[in-house]
Amino acid sequence: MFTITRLARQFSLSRSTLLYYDRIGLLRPSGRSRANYRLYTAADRRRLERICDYRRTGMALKDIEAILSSDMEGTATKLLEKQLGALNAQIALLRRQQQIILQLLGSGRLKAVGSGLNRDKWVALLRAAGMSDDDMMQWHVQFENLFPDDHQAFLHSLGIPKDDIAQIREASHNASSPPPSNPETDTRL
Amino acid sequence: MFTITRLARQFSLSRSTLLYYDRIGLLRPSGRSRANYRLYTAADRRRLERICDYRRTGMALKDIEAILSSDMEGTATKLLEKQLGALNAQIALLRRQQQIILQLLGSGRLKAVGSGLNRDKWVALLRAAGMSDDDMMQWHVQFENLFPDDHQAFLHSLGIPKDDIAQIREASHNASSPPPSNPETDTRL
DNA sequence: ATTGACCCGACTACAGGTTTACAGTTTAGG
DNA sequence: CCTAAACTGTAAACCTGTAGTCGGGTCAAT
Repeated sequence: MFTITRLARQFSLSRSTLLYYDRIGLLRPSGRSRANYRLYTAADRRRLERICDYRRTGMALKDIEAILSSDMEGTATKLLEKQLGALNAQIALLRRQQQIILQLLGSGRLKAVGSGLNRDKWVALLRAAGMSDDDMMQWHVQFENLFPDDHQAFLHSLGIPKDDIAQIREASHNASSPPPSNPETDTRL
Repeated sequence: MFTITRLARQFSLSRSTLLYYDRIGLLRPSGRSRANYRLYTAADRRRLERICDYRRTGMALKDIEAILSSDMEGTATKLLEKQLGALNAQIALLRRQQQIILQLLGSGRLKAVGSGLNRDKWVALLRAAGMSDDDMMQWHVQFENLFPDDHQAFLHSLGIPKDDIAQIREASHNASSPPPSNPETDTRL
């Protein structure tokens, strides 16, 4: 049994949002405490989880309710939900990358770019924008996948030696992150 | 020079939206006709293009204005914007896939799934949900990448012969995921 | 000069929240 | 036990971004 703020925090939502969901009947707490506090059960929590999954797709709340209230079962449904979640995860990843770009664009720190921007300064910039090492690797992977030529040119413009460039680009290929499955190395089949 | 509705249509926006952008100062037409009609120049159009690119990331309009009004130049900026656009396109692609899933989930047609669902019915289902042949290929690629085992099991459950399954999965691997592509379709968040 | 397709500004409505206001409740520390 | 902080409740106002409606003006072509 969770109180409203507790539950909200588990999903990084605000209390107000859950109040709202209660008001519109999308997620009603299964019980109330003696003092009339909302009490959410584990089942409620599960429902909220699905709500959030659907919400991430941009679906309207009333449509979500429609789907949820026509409680379907079946393999296909489960599969589709799984796929939906996976797509959500992938999108979230790309979104994070975008966030970083936006931070860079918004920070105004790019003014210094025309002048001597070298590898260290660039790394510092990305770090300041909240990038972890993993994020940076991801960045290179994306960059390499989307615009190999620009990637090359960019690395060169940072004054990074040829050999290092080749290495980074090589690594970017092997890591091929979000769509994994290099048939060579994929053991899952 | 474009009038307001003309320009709006080029970006699949409503006239109201551009009126709003004008009101808040995000996008002011560079001129007015004799009859006081708003007249947008090519430069205005370019600005709107950037606005839409940023908008697709979920950024608030005032933040977009902040970025746009600190008119930056430079290679890094251009590169970042390009990357941003590419991420937008990728996300749009994934979102289209999600839309299809949501349609399937919402159509209630899945109730029939427990019973005899075969290849033809499944294809008809997907087609009814607005999937083109390309979309279906993409679907297999995604499915194979994310859950190879489930993909196999699923194809098998449709009563598809072994050889055909192997072929589909093989194709899914070779196709990889599609590169840049055009940023045509999208909706808000 | 009428028709149809535009435009104007001003307004309303909507989703999906968020904020504010104010009162009652729980809980942790001293 | 007392008190302060941190919670809870309801209700209503507010916010952003967008779509739609209104009465009226404009314009090109027939």
